[in-house]
Amino acid sequence: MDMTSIIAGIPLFQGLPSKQCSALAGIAQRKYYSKGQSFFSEGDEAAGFYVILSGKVKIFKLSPDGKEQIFHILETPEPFGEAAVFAGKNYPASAQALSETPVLFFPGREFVNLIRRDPALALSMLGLLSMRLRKLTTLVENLSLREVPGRLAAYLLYQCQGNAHPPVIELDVSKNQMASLLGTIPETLSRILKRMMDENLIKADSRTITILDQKGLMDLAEGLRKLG
Amino acid sequence: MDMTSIIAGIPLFQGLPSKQCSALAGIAQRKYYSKGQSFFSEGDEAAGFYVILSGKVKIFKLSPDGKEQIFHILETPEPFGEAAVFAGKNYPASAQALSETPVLFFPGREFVNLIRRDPALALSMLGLLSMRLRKLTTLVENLSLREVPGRLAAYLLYQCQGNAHPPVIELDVSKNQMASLLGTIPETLSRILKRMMDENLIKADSRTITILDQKGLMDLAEGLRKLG
DNA sequence: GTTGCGCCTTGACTTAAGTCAAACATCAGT
DNA sequence: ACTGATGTTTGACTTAAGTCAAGGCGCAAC
Repeated sequence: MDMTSIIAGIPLFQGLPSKQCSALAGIAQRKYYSKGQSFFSEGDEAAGFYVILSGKVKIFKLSPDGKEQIFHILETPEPFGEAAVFAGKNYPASAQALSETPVLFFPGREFVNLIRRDPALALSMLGLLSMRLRKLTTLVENLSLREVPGRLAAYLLYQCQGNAHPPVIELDVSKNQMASLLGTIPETLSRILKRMMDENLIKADSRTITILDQKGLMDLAEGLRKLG
Repeated sequence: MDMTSIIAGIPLFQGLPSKQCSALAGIAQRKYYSKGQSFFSEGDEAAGFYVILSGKVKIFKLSPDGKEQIFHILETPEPFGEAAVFAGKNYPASAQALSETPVLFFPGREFVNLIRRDPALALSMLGLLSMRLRKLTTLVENLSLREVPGRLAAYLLYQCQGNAHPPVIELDVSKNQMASLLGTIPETLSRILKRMMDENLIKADSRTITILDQKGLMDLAEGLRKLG
């Protein structure tokens, strides 16, 4: 598939005239990252941003003593690293491939030049950044205003949107990663999953979680209920 | 002072041709909020955004059981509520005046129309959202990867940038608000301030904090050191 | 002044969640 | 099938920080 068609298929660039898509194709570079490989690290100078063509990427920070907080786990066809392009400067967090991950790379300077000529593109980016802000806001809310069982309940309900009946979640990440995404550690996650099973809120085997009591999880997320 | 000059003086709109400033003046509305008054609450439909002309505003969320997390405390001439304008939808958090606060209000729909015609304005907004994202990222980092003494140390150092010698911080918010901004409660904040004083890291009276040992605070913020 | 109301501090106690350590499961590569 | 590396669970323990309750401080209003 040629570059222009790929770009036209990315939601972020939806609705752009094909002339703009060609212009984007002109600056985009295909790159391949393998599992575990780093796109950039916190503090690196921001050269541009990426769009995932396939695979999974985590955005995270490490504390000095090694604890990891994952901010997002992103999949096809989501972009990442955009914010740093407009704030100038450097990346505020690190990005690493969780699998084989082909991406498109857009150099910041050239991309900004394109935006200068195309307000529709600018509005797409504004929408994207706003969504990111919203997601981060709920992450802060989770970390600060909910305890771990509440966070987990909210996470499970969120993952479930769509797969209505039966509400089954295929874990696409390891429980280690999931713990880090929830701002906790694997041991705690494991214990809380067990407590949820004890109370018949969920059923879990190694790779899937089934929601048995949606209402119960919602109450937990809202802090109206506590685990025994 | 007339509307156009006010707008030309807002950093967010810096560098815009005066024609654009007039256009902005055409859609802006002056409004006045008194201490404690709410601009909007989490979940309200997003009608537009605000720019503070004077005074202070807090952006925050409440948990079901009443705990507050402050996201930002904003002052002249910072904007707020912008993200919701571009994501459509509703405000993800609440905003309330901490003092007498005259503002400019920009209706979302009209503002987006202006952006469509002026990429420079779009780039300003992109820069602004990116900065916000960056700030929220460090908030997450603080909540998740640092304990309260570390957060407080980082906060004090941050507040101090500029007032080089002597490094004195005038508290512009109550310690209650400060606790909520740090993701903790007044009792804990009070205790930790005391421990910092015991170790001669800071000197604090009711309304000011003086940094005595900058290096020590940095070590604390980096997790290299613990309070006794 | 004195009353009252937020704000701030202090102490005793509780609790959620992290640490450490061990055992076990799972999976890929040899 | 064995090996080693990761991922997962469990138990016993520690600890940071929250809760509850009481008392003091400071400021504004009467």
